[in-house]
Amino acid sequence: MKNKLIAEIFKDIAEILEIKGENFFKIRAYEKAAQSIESLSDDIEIFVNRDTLKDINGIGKDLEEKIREIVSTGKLKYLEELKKDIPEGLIEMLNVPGIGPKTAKLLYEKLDIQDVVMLERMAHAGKIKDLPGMGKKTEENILTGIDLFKKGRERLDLKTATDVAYNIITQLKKLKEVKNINPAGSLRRMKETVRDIDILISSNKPQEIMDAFTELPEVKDTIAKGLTKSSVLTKDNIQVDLRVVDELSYGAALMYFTGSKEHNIKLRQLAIKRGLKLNEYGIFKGEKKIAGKTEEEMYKILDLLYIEPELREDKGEFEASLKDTLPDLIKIEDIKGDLHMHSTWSDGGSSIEEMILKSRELGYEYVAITDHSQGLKIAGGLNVHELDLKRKEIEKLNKKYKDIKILFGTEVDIDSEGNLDYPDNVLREMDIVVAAIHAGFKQSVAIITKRIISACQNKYVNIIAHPTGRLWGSRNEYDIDFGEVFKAARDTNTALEINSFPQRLDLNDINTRMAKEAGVKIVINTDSHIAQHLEMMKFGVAVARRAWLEKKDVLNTMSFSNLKLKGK
DNA sequence: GCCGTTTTCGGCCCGACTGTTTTCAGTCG
Repeated sequence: MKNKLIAEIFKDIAEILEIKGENFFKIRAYEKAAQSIESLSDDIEIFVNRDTLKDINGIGKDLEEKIREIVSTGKLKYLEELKKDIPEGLIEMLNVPGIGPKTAKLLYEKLDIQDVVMLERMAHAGKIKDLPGMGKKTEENILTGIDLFKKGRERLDLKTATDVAYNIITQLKKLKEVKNINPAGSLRRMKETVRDIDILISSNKPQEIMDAFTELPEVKDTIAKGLTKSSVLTKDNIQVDLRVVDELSYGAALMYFTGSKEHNIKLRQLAIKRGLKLNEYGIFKGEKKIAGKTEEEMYKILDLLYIEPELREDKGEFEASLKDTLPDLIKIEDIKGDLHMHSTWSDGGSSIEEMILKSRELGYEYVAITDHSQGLKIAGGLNVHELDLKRKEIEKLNKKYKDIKILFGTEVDIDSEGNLDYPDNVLREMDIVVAAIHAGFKQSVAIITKRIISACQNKYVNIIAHPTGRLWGSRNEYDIDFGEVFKAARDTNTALEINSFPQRLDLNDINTRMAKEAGVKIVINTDSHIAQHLEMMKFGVAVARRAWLEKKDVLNTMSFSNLKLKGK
């Protein structure tokens, strides 16, 4: 599967061409092609073999050749050549806020600055302010940008972003000048990580709002302040952008600031085709505004059905909207139970009863208590004797709480050879079996794939948990052959998990969508280790929505009587 | 570099804010 590699190569090319000052539209062509290939749900080699590369949006004669070269050799001569002209550090410099291709080029040509380290040194030495078009203020901004770059190289996880955004929204909501307020940007699209936080307000008193915003107690620095747009940096170095528009433009602005960029470009192209102009204030026919108050009317004028924010990535939502085949996305209320959680029996921090009380609060019909298995000593895995005691406790609780069904389960370890950590006669006695990999992450694709497939083939395994093992910020996902895993999961009626933990979100949106298309059943779990964690379910549901999942695609939207777990 | 129900050549999304400029380029989203 070389889709990702090709997309990365095209993106690198685009960045180098930017610095070289190449034709803007040529650069866009590479970016667009990268985006197209990234969002393909099939292996690019299928297109190569069928000779249908040109059917992919944004791929013409030239890029077709380049794709063929990458698929057969694993690299691209053109990129290798380009890299000779431009030091690698220069590309990294583009990630410093305030440094764009033109500035990077200028700094490289005039001062031979080749990376962020040199950039910082020159700025400190006061060498930059004397360059043409630069000045004292720019030099200071570059230094601030470098600080941001160093601290903020990582993106925020969805939970942190949600917490920060709603804290600010709650405070601003109290202002009487605020009419409407919403999160926008990638947070509203519920991307798994968010770089900065966008908030949109409608009001006819923007000055008061901007003043209040920049004076919030969380704010450390004001980066920009105007009447329609202000940006601040919080004490935790999180950038928050606030836009204020009048009420008649709120829908247009919400649409525009929600993005994605690719979705917006497509919207504007559709407007142009109809002889209209679309911007953040509305849709215009000549001088006359014909829509703008709500997103719904904006889409309607473009002959589109309303598109949910999570789908706005230009990954097929326009075509589906035109054909009326948009999915009826799963909602948090559809979730009837959580099938992966821990208790004090293994490495959890809450008792089974505490987990049950919280689950009842969330309105669940059933839950599964799936503590670790015996081999996972570090996580307090249960031996067979302890399993018996735990089962008795669950039986007791099932009698005490008649309104929720408590399943006796385990998260059984898949060892480095692909064997399960309990024998079949133990697994057979469980109400539900979740299997997962906890070690051997560095094995080859073939071996890890085989381990997962053999777990699927066990007739008592119902779910594969966190299938790619990534822990955002500390561990990359391990490579698996998704095609093979999906096939095995589908054929053995094994569900693949979306783990709702903000550091996991595994499967991610792209893999989940591929799994759905391959006919695999998905289950959304929290993997909670304390009762509070059960609330993370909304983040897993967000991944599912971004993956176009409907209620029927997800195992734990079924009522208990319809669960139909294999081996039971 | 791609693409075509105005076009196989000449287009390719749009506007706010900043800083260094006397009218605008660069960056960002």
